[in-house]
Amino acid sequence: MDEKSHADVEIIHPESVERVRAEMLPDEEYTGIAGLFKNFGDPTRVRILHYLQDGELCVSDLTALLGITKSAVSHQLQALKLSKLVKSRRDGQIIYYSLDDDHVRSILNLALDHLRE
Amino acid sequence: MDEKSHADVEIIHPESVERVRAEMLPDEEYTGIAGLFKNFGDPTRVRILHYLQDGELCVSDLTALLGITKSAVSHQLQALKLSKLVKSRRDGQIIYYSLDDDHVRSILNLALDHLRE
DNA sequence: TTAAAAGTTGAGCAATCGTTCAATTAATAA
DNA sequence: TTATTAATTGAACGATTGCTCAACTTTTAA
Repeated sequence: MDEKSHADVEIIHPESVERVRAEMLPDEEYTGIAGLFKNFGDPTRVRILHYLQDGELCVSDLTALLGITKSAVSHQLQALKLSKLVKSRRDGQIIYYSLDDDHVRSILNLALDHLRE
Repeated sequence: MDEKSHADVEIIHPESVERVRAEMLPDEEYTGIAGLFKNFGDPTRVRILHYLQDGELCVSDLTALLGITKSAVSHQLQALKLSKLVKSRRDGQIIYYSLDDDHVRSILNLALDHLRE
């Protein structure tokens, strides 16, 4: 008549479960990692990050390259900015975006390795 | 009276746009990269991949560790398997899952670097 | 055989996502 | 001033996602 927490889970290998529990990261790290990678989980954002690899671009030029509305580009740029993957600077009416993280290149390259193997 | 392709895009720096066009990857690479990272874009899947770092685990043990239904765990495992990030082997009634990609560790570590900086 | 346990599968649902459209802000030029 | 251009913002939409539930398959054991 035991009350189970929320599922009918029988642990099969208690040592394995213990071992994993001991190595677990705090909750925020898992959500943080997922939050970071959400940015890389959409082709438009991957394109933006890749296009920015050789230098800054303004929103209009990105829009021309991506073939979606300027509004859509701007929304994606805000998302990337929030995750500190890109930064912006204004010069008059024009706003230039560039990469704000050294890891972006390495992350994209690991992905290409995986895909090409 | 020009007809524009699908948006009112004026290119501002033609050299930049040309430069990026020359370096562009094929379409499938962008969608491939995004498809790979979708897997890392959810906390449950990140947990699974992290829990598997020190060895294989069966579905029931993963379920106990994750605190969601066995069905949910199984669905996520199928997704990870489809992307060749995990593999499975059966031993009797029990199915053991383990990492199937050397890059998983490196990818998770890059993420932690980014988050902790 | 029958029953139980481990895992998978598909339908369904709420929540999130990526986009467009319309309105708005900010900077420049007439 | 007024008009124009670059970019941002918020609402609304259809599509996708992650979960649960219920039904099913496969293996083992009674």
